[in-house]
Order: sequence, then C-alpha cells, then structure tokens
Amino acid sequence: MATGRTHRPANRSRGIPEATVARLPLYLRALTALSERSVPTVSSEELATAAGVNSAKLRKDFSYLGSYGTRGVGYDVEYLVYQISRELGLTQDWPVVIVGIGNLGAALANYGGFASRGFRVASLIDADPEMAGKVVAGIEVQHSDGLEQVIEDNDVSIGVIATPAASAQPVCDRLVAAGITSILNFAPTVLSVPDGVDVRKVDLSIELQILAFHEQRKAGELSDEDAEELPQGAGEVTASPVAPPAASVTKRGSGSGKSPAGASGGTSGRNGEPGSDGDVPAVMPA
Amino acid sequence: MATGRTHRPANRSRGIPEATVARLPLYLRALTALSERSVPTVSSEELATAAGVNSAKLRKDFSYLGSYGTRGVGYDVEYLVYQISRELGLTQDWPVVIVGIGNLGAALANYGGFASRGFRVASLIDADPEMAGKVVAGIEVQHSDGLEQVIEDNDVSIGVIATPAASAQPVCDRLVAAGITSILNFAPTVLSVPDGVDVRKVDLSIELQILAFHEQRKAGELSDEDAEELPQGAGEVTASPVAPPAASVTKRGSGSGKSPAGASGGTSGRNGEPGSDGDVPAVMPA
DNA sequence: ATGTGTGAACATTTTCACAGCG
DNA sequence: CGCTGTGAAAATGTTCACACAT
Repeated sequence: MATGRTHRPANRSRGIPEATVARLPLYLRALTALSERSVPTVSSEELATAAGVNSAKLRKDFSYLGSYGTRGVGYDVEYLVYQISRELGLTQDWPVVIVGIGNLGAALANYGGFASRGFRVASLIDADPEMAGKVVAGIEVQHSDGLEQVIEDNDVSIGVIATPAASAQPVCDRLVAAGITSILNFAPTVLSVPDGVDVRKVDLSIELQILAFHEQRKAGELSDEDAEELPQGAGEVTASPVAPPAASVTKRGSGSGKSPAGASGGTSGRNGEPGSDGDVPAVMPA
Repeated sequence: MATGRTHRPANRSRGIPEATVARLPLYLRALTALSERSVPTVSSEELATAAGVNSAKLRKDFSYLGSYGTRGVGYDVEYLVYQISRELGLTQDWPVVIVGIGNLGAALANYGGFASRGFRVASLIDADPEMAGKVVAGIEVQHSDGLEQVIEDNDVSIGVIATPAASAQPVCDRLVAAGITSILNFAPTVLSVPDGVDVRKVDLSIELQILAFHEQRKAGELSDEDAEELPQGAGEVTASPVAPPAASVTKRGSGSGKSPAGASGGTSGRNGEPGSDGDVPAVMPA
C-alpha cells in the first residue's frame, strides 16, 4: 500500500473502518445542506443531530480522517465538505452505466443525487430493442450490444444493475469482463464476481422484511401470536412457487397506534459479500 | 423434518441479533429458490453459498432460531422456509402504502418481491392531483388527502416514502400520526420519528458513494492520487447548490481492467438510525 | 469555558474449531 | 463419517469520559 504519507495528523494511517465509510455520505449530506445555508461552522453535536447519529460516533469517525476540527469551536463546514468529498473520491468524476431501464432504472437515471455528487450517467443500457433510442432523463437509451464499447470509451468503472433477477448475473459478467470493478445491484440475486470487484446491493423486499420482523415483535408483545414451534407435520406448509409461504392473517388484531414495549431504534442493516449462484422468485420491473 | 425438538432447543429465548435478522431474508430467498426446484434438503455449506455468506455465519444465525437441522444431513428446505417466514412475520399479510408515485414509487409498486412475500400494496398515494386516478401496477393512485383514511381502513402499519426529499418529513409525520409504526424511506433525508417507530432507509446515492470510496482506493494504490491535505484556503471549495463539490478529473488515469493490490471483499454497509431534521440537495423522481 | 480528539470500557458480530448427534 | 450446534477467541464497532487545545 503506497502509504507514503508518513506525516499525518494522528490516525488516518491506513484503513478507515467500513462502518465509518458508510456514514461519511451521511455527514456529507448534512454538511452540504449547512453549506447551502451558508453556515460557517458546526459542532459535533449539531452535525450529529443533522446526520442522525450521536456525537461521540461522529467525532470518532472524523478522528479516522484526521483532526479537522477546532477545539472549543467545532468544524469548518466548507473544509469538512471538501475533506469528506475527497476521502470518498467525489472530487473526481465517476462515469456510471445503468443497465436495465425499467421503472427502477429510469428512477435511478432521473435521481438527482447521482449527478449531484461526482457521478455522471455515461449511458443507459437496455436489452429490449424497443427501448433503444428512447430518451430517459435526457439520455438516449442504448441497446445492450453496445455495452462493452460504452464502458471502454468512457472508462467506466461503476455499473448499476437494475434488470430482472434472471438477467443480473449475465449482465454482471459482461460488466466485469468489460472492466467494471464496482457494481451496485438492485436485482434480488446474489452476484458472483471475481476478487477485486466490489458489489453492493439494495434489495427493496429485504428491507421490508426486516421491518416486518420488528413490526411483528411490537404486536406480539402480549398477544402470544402464533402457536409455538411449528404447526406440526412440517414439510407441507407451502410448496406453491412464488406464492406467500403460509396463511394470511391480514395483520395482527391490535389496533394501529403505538405499542407497549419500545423495540424502537433497531435500525441497521448490512449488505453481504459476493457469492455464487442465486435465482429468485421475485422479478424486478426491468 | 418434525425433528424431535425437545421444545425450545437451546437459544431462541429472546432477541435475535440484528445482524442475523438482516440476513434471514437472504436465506429465505435462497431457500425459496431451492424449494421451487424441489430440493428436499441443503447443507449449511450449500445454502450459505447460495445466500452469499459463509457457512459458519449461517449456522450461527440459525442457532438463534433453534435447532432446525439434522446433524450429518442438513436442513429440510420446506421446514426452514416456514420457520424463517414465521420468524420474519411473513406468514401474515402486511398491507403497505406507498407514498410518492414517481418513477421510483411506480417501480416499487410493480416490484414483484413485494407481493411475493406477505406484502400487499394497499394503496398508492401521490400529492399531485394529476396522478390521482391513474392506474399503476393495477392499482389506482389516490390523492394524499385520503392517506389517513386508507391507513385506518386497511389497518396499515408499514409505509414506504418515495417522495422528493422536501416532502419526506411532512409525509412521515402524517403516516406516524395515522398510526404507522414502520417506515421504509427512499428519500435522501434523515427522518425524525417518535420512539416506537422504526425507520429503515435506502439511499441510492449513498451506496454509490461507498463504492466510489473503494474504487478510489483500488486506483490510488500507487498513483498517490490527490495532493495531500487540502488545497488550502478552504471555505471556497464549492458552494454551488446541488452541484458537484469540486473539480472534475473524469476518473483517474488508469486503464480500465483490474487493479494492482486487491482491495477485494470490502463489501458491507449499514444503515443508520432515526434522527431529526435534514434536508438535502438532491431531489428524487417523485 | 467549550467542544474536540482519543484511550479505554463495553457491546456486537464474525470466525474458529470441535464435541457430539444421527 | 458428516454436518450441525455452539462455546470461546478474535475482530469490529460503539459509548464513555476526560485531558487538553483554543
């Protein structure tokens, strides 16, 4: 690791913790908002609140980047915006290709957050010949055939997959073969990629399922809910493909409002690593 | 397998770790696929591979649910599907409202993964009168005015926010006031909610930023990249609203393909907790 | 005074490695 | 013998609390 930098405020020697990296965008967002309001400085307390974390965590996070604050005062907003942007690599332009221009792909293409931070949609790709030529978010959709060419011409290293689950792996393979080393996957599938390629995934239904888990807890605090273990004679609960596993209770009997025991905060999730096969029931828009 | 199950095998007393909960949907997806292929049993190794995790983690995760496997054999697919579904609360029907029917909202409404697992779109809501009446994913979009009514009528407890950032908090407040206790937020904003309400967020641009961070690392292994600290005279890096922070280097000079040092795996992220205010540059589709 | 920066305590998660059930 | 289930170790992440720079 060309960690040439022998001099360094304090930390910042090597590796910033993943957990910290994952929060930097959050801080950046809050800081950008402050910057727009021309706020010159913020305390860790204020910024933490705006970013939705606690101040101790925020200070610890910043300590990994270096000592960018002023004791007794706080942090210089503009300066921090710059430092974090640089740390995240947003001071450079990142061309991105989006594959699969269905509702989701279109939403992504139109998403302001992309363009607003160093990301530039280099191309929109779709396998459907019908889509080719159509203009989405001001960009002409291209047919999959040109995928490799676009990646090479624009030196793209980040690809977004918004195709149906079944096409995800094939598309992924082509992206990787064409030189892409970072993939954001929206298809509900585990992508298998070679070493050196990063994959992050966003799975809408997984998030909902996690919410359902907590929701169920809130409801079942007293109600006792389901039986206990299993309804006996397992193995026959449901075998119908792509259909809801079991019964349909249409929510628990409780009213709506609050719930007894808190079970509040519990918000946090994690994305996995690459893997291998994986085909799933659900199908995405396309 | 109606395993003898001595009743509450071992763990499973209370709280399943959050990290485990977040992976259950992953296992469920892999299991559902196996179920569709009529595979009767799987070993932790096979299932782990299909889910994109390692077997030790998977076994540990399952141990929190109870002893649902058979030593020397593996796990009964159907049985596990049922157990996990039940644990996640998917054996019941969860009505969901989606607010903000732009590209993203439409993509969500059409998303097969929702319907396929206990989630039912009870209503699509949009603030734009023009949208009211239009049919998306077979459901008629309703104007925001009816929000509270819909939630009450269908006893909805989960809401999805896919509105522009500026509307997110107001919408959130209404959802909460109407009795919703779980929110999936796609708007790039920190939502502030009372205790007892869960918020999970999905931020497209944050994921990309994390990828950019790793991508930058891969490239900068030897190149030395940017200068060092700051370009001095901070405070003027950029102040333009909703515009790229700094320069535009259009990626680093490297070619496309692989990169020297690995910097492989590094895939994992985390979502934050609820917070307070927060308004941001980017704007979502709507 | 005030609020950062951080060592150290605490908590959670992951990985190891192996006893023991089928 | 093979594979689960799980204590115990290691690694990561979070929170505390306070010295100390401004």
